[in-house]
Amino acid sequence: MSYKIKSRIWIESENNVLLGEGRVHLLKAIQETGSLSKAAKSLNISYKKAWQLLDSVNKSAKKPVTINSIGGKGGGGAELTEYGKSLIKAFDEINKNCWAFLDKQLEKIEAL
Amino acid sequence: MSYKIKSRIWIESENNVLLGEGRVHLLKAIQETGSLSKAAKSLNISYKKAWQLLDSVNKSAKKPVTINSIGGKGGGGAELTEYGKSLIKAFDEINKNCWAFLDKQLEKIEAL
DNA sequence: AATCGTTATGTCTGTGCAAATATAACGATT
DNA sequence: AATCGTTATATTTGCACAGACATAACGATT
Repeated sequence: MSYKIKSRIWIESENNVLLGEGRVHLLKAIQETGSLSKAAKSLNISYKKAWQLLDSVNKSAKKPVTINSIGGKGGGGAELTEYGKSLIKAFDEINKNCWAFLDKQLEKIEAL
Repeated sequence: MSYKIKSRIWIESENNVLLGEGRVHLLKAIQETGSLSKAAKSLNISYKKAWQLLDSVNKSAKKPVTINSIGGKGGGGAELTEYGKSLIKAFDEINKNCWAFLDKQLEKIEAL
């Protein structure tokens, strides 16, 4: 019976998007699968889209977020750097804090 | 040289969007112009889109947000109810508070 | 040097959504 | 009853963007 407040946050670097919910999902999937193509499959998005997202993330970040290798054993793969792992952890925390904050703020509207 | 954090918030009522930034802009324009069609023009959106937005807002809200009159002197018009005025004021406040909150949170990422 | 599964890109196609267009309905005023 | 500018809605058109498809590049392993 009552209103809900929702939010979407993202982090930009010089007008390019660095991180949003979709990109964080992708990074987590890479962490779990060890490969960009497997991550794309698990998220049900095309490999191309996944690659474009990851490329954009790495180009926007101050330090590398993933290390991608092509060729070699298994054909290659992708894995998160320590910086990448820290980023998604921090993003999740900020997101949770934001939800809690907004839920409190919503009372202002419920009271009307 | 540093990251920026951005956000978009919106309020839902039973899975329908009640208020977002675009809808608030529209309501403000209605307040200034006294008419939905003039508001649409001032925002450079089609009348149809403006009407759909306003219709959706009024259907989602607990109480009427605008009073629309058709026909009569001047052909009709639209104006905000007291509830509508309170809503956009509260939304703006929440939005500002959210920005300030997130800016502080961003420090967690800058520090990485 | 042949194989393999991946990363790294370009190209093409279709479709969903936005915008434009059209028009009905309305009621105070004259 | 004729006019007027608006609200209210349906229909058509256009275009950006996502997805499918294709293929090159790569290097460890055999």
